[in-house]
Amino acid sequence: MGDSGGARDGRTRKAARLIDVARLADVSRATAARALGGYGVVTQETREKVAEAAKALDYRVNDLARSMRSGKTLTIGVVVADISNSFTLNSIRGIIDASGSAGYQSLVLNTDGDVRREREAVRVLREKRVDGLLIVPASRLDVGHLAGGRGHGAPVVLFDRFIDDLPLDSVVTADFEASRAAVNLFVEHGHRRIGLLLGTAAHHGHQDSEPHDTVSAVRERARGALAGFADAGLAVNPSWVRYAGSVAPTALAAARHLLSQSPRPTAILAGNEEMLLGALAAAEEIGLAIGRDLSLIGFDDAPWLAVFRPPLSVIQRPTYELGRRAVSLLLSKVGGNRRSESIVLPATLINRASVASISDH
Amino acid sequence: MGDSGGARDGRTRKAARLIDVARLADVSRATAARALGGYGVVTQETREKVAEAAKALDYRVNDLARSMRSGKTLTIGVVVADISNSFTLNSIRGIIDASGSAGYQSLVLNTDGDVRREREAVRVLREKRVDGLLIVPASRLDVGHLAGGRGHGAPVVLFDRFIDDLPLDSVVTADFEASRAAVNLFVEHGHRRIGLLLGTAAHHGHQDSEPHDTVSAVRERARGALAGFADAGLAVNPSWVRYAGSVAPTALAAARHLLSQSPRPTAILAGNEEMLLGALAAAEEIGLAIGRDLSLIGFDDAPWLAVFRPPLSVIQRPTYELGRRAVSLLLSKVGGNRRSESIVLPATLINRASVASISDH
DNA sequence: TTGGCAAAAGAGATCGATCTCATTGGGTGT
DNA sequence: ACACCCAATGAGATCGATCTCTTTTGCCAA
Repeated sequence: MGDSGGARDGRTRKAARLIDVARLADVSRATAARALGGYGVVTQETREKVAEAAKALDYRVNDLARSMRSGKTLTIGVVVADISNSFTLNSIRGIIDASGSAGYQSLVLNTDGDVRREREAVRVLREKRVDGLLIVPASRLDVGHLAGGRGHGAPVVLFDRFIDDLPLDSVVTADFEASRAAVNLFVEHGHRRIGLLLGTAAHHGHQDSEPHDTVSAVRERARGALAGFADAGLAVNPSWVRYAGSVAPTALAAARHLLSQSPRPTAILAGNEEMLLGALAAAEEIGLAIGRDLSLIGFDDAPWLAVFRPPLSVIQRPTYELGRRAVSLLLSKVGGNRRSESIVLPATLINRASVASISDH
Repeated sequence: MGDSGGARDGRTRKAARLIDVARLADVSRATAARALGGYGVVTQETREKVAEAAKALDYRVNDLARSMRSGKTLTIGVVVADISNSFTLNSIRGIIDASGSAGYQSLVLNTDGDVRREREAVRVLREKRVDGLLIVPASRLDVGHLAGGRGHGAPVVLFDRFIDDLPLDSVVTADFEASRAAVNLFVEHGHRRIGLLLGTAAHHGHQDSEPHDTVSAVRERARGALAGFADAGLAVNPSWVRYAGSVAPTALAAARHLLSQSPRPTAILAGNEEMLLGALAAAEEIGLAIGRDLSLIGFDDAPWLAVFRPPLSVIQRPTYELGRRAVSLLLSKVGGNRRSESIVLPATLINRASVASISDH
């Protein structure tokens, strides 16, 4: 009320600082900090006095100042190539939950698979002095920004994808084995013309050969499928293999291309959700019934698969758990653990009803 | 190499600070700052000398210190109730793009519709001194944390939901009108038994009356539907109205409940993606064909709808644009604009093939 | 009464970048 | 030759919380 116009009248002027609380409680900053921070020795009476003042001024610590002093931000940066697919989304849930219960905030940035944005994101996060970085790298080759420069010690853990020549810790799925198992399943059902629809960075078009810069997850899936072909003594037919940017129109175009071959594949392994959607759309266009005229296996389970008919067979990855493991590994490194580690979790092939048996071969 | 063990040998010890750059370039901190920051007056020669030193030491500014000094973090906080649905996801895209091109980072936190987590998220973001907050509030009643306390001036813009008694700016969809239009469409096709499946906070069960704490978006949709009933002179049948927590099992249970009424509704308006999935699953269980035995309209378009058969009619909200507008409004307030504003964007009813005509009534 | 000692509280430095306000220097005009 | 001015740079303060290192206070025993 009768505040005589000091700099901070506690009304709406400025946020209260520790020193304002100290003044109101008539103690020093050090004492106020002790009382609020619950360390050192403070009288019960003083503690209450300070608490009261803090409440009266609606005091909130300035985390910037605190981080500055402590050198820790209790924040990890998460850089993902694509937030919108089910895999990433669930993983992020795991990441947020795990980091949250360890007292860390997560700063999630999306790059849409663009290395430039990724570089920028990493720079910003390092400038914000995050304590650690979890990265789904967009590129296999352009990786200079991943390993922190001199002294930029914030540890890095790669998520879902590893980089061959970079000794960075990673948490990934056993994509090779999953892909191979899918092909094996097709083969067991009599398929010998098996198509591969592999999703790459969104800005790519579609083509039959592996793009120069393909991330490990996609490579592993391609290699796994090839291993599956080899298991069955099948030769690879390049016109049944398609790499496509992970965006609806491109996926559709690539799927159309696959299905317009003659002979056309009788089965398709779709490398991600977009590819699966593209394959479904293209199949429908030319009147192929899934699970009868065309067999299909996709990567990653999604909510809508529960209502899609026929029920689609998919490779289910332990998304949430991957996220948790990645955080746990990252935080152990934040804590000083120097041991390098690469975690690989297995995927599960869930065969529902989109793989048909072929009698004649 | 022959570094004589100073505190910072530039190898892997500590991140270089401005003062390290200044020392190496043999200038003062002030000059180094000027050279790097591109302000004030500096000789071309000095500028290069400093740039060289910065590069040699791999210098990165410490954003904490900078923000501390400037009082700005160039960061906005985004608190959403549920990242995983298509609506939020697309909106976040719009938010990130818009804020990014205005030079702001976005800090996205997810609350899963839990007010406690929301309060915590807002507290953390305020402590991190974000310049503004974009919030999808989880509750209509527990809102004390939304209006920043005294002096915590970071402006707040509500997203997708408004709070009746709180004079906060908001950016929302015309849910009332959209919902009414959907009901009108049902009515035009001869439907007189119209079910409502409204999604609420994830932790709720399902019930026929409006939960005490229902966010504006859901309320508006309910009211809009009721208005649609009134337009047609239809009475409300409470057993055709179901409020359900937005999580798969609950949505399914609620949908089952709706469809087990007798007489059962011939049309259902599903309040969000989960409700739509629940309705589809429940309809399939009892062998109702969508677009023939049961008509259906959902809220929000999603990628999988492109391949679902029959094509489902949905209310499409301008998700991306909503995000952009919200950021633009928020940043104008960050910039000092005091004018209060509420933006309402219209939704579009896309009628595909899930609304059947009923001949007899 | 006074020494001694522990409990409680205060003073001041620190984190790193930025910015205001000097200060230095070289040059020019008369 | 001297004053003056401007370009270029440096010194030091500032942002706010924390923490170490004093300093003060209070209490008890001798």
